Amino acid sequence: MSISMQTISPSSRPAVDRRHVAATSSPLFASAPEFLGTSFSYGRDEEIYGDGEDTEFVYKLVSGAVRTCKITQDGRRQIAEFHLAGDLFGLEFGKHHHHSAEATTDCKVLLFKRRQVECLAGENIEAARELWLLTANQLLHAEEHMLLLGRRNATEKLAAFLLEMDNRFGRTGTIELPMSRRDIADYLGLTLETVSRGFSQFQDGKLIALVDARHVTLVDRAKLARLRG
Amino acid sequence: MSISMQTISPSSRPAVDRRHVAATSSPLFASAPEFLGTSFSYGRDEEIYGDGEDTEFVYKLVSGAVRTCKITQDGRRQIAEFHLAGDLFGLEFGKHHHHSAEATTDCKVLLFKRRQVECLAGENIEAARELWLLTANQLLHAEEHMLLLGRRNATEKLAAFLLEMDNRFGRTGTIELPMSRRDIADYLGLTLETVSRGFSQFQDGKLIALVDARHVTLVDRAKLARLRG
DNA sequence: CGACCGGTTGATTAAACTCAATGTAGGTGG
DNA sequence: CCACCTACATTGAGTTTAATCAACCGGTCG
Repeated sequence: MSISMQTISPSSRPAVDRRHVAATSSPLFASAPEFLGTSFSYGRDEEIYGDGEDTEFVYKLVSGAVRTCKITQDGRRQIAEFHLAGDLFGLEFGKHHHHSAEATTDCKVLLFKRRQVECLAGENIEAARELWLLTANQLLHAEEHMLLLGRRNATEKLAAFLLEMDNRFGRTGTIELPMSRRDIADYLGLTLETVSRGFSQFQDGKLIALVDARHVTLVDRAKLARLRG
Repeated sequence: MSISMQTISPSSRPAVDRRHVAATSSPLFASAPEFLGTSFSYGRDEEIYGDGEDTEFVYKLVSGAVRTCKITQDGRRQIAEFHLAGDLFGLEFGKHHHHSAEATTDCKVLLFKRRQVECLAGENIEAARELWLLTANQLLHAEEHMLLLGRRNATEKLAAFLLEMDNRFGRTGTIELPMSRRDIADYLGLTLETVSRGFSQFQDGKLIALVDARHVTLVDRAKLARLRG
């Protein structure tokens, strides 16, 4: 099923796959057990929504990974955030998205009508707070990330990235990276070559071990934390 | 009065200057005409609140300019945003500030008890929405700024900065910069020397005219916009 | 099998940083 | 009032970091 989804055009998104799933497990919509989401799948590199588009839906990521990014006219890209399973994304205060979202891996999402979410927030003050929390958490991350982008060097950026990913995957020490070197570079404000070189240096310095390009083991977390600053 | 205020320690902030001012003119608190703020002044470079501190107040800037920033352990600084007269700042979803705020110039603010703001938002859904809007607008700016920090070169950063400031001062074409070269550098992720050189180049290229270091006239806005990308 | 994609590595370049000197305006005190 | 001092800004010279350009490697897919 997910394969057939990859081939559809982004604009034809909504009307497919009517399999409804209860959203009661979501912290956001916990207050409305009757609230339902539509399941949907996206293939790798498929656009979920584009910068400037109307905000029809709010998305909850079930599996896979999603990047939200902005692109300059000449194609330079900055990834603001990676979303992993369980994350909500695509919520806007206004009518339009101010960044685009793309699948970094094949992924499954639940779609919630923005109008329904708004309605819920309009009558339920707890729900309204949860929407605010969601935006506040994104801002929290953005402020930390601005410091990284503006004031940290390549080594520090990479150490910070590895520790962030380790945290998000539950500090298991072994990370299965759901994104390419280019994605990492566009997240950290580097080139993919610099990312690759950095990983190699970390490996030479016994800070990490690369099982393969996508599987990293953090060998010396303390030293990584020191490098991050 | 403002002079005496500059000399007090940041921790003794609250209990001084009990002159209350109605906040009805504020779009945020328009729904609560009885809501009052306490006027207060800060001297240049004085800290208004520190990173990690409890969020006692929400601030409305009456005059002057404020920077919100994060600092690394070794003293590198990233300014997230400049706030100008009329702006609200210091609002957090959580209990603690996740950045510090400092006066870039002598400035006057109105302080609102966070508890009161929370209370208001707890019963008034419109007020709750306005808090969300405030955070959402900060996020909007942060996402744009991440693109600038991660993917734009010094020239583009400076052009973007000048156009942003021009916009915020009402597109008069002449800007009285309320911040130093170092502040600009820490906002754009550059050094102050690079900022200075950039301004000089813009002046040589007849894009801007520098009356003095703090007074810039935008001579060729179209070319600046092209440089920004 | 060959093409392609993603990743790694190497050589060179360029942009911005660092260090340093000089300039300038505002404030203070003799 | 002028001399001096300080803080901020500008400019220059040399260095460093990360970007660019390019080659190569290994797996996968048609």
